[in-house]
Amino acid sequence: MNDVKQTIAFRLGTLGALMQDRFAARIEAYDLKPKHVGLMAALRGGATAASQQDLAARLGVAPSLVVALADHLERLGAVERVRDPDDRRRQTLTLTERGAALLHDCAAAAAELDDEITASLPESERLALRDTLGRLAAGAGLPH
Amino acid sequence: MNDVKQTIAFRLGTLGALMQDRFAARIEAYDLKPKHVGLMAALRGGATAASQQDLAARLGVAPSLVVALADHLERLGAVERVRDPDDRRRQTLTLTERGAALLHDCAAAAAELDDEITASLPESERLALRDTLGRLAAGAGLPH
DNA sequence: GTAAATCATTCATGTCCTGAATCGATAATC
DNA sequence: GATTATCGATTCAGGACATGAATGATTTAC
Repeated sequence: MNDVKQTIAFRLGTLGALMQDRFAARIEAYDLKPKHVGLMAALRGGATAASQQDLAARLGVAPSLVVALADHLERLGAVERVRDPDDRRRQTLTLTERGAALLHDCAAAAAELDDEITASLPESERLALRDTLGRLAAGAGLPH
Repeated sequence: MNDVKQTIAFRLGTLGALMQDRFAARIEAYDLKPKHVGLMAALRGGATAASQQDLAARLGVAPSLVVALADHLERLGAVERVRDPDDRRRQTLTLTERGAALLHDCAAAAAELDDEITASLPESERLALRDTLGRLAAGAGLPH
């Protein structure tokens, strides 16, 4: 390999940044950023009501950032904070109806983006890509 | 599609961020950031000596950022700034020997990262991924 | 030859994220 | 059982990164 631009790492990096930007533009109208969506998705994924600390670990961000994200989502009525009665230090976050609806819209936006970016790809290649990326995410310990 | 986390866009976003971070960690010893490498790669790619304005457009960043990146690379002796004699407003950036060597090392680091992240993938899938990502980058008008 | 446009540069600003300090709640130790 | 240490959430100040507007030098258009 004598060209950085041809490595998977480099391509993932640049394409990833591009996707983040484009996705951010699409969800801007909902007053959401990609990280907010990531948090909501993590909430739905984990059936067990999650503490903010857990969420921070799952998303790979500082706990203080989860506070800010949750504040915003709470203001939007997308999540609810409830003190865990068993351990009143913990705040358990749960997705509200409104949050689920928002998440659904964001998923639709992401799917549209998928169609747009992969328009020139044959369906088989598109599916293979999705699958491979999923496997990489799983291998890297990312939420999947 | 009812789960954001299963979209290509979302997976590219999170994996892309991860790759950026990991790549950044690997090239830190060279006193370089991913954007510096991107700039050097763009320099080698375009055979024609590029103005900073061109570079900014190619990389999709503000011209003022190219100034900062070039400043740093110049300090490292990786690039040279030469006033274009035909149009003395332009600074043409060229990669030095030292820059080429640095770029080579960064490419090696990226290749190692590729091996690491795709270790669990069969070779065929790995190649397919690289190819598909390349096609996506090309389609999105990114440097490739 | 004067005015408008262009390129590089500087600078102030905004955004995003982290790490340290704080506060309330729980666990551990004696 | 009281004191001490630890833990989770929160606030806050600060750092890193990127942008856009203002400036200065040069070129182009009229």
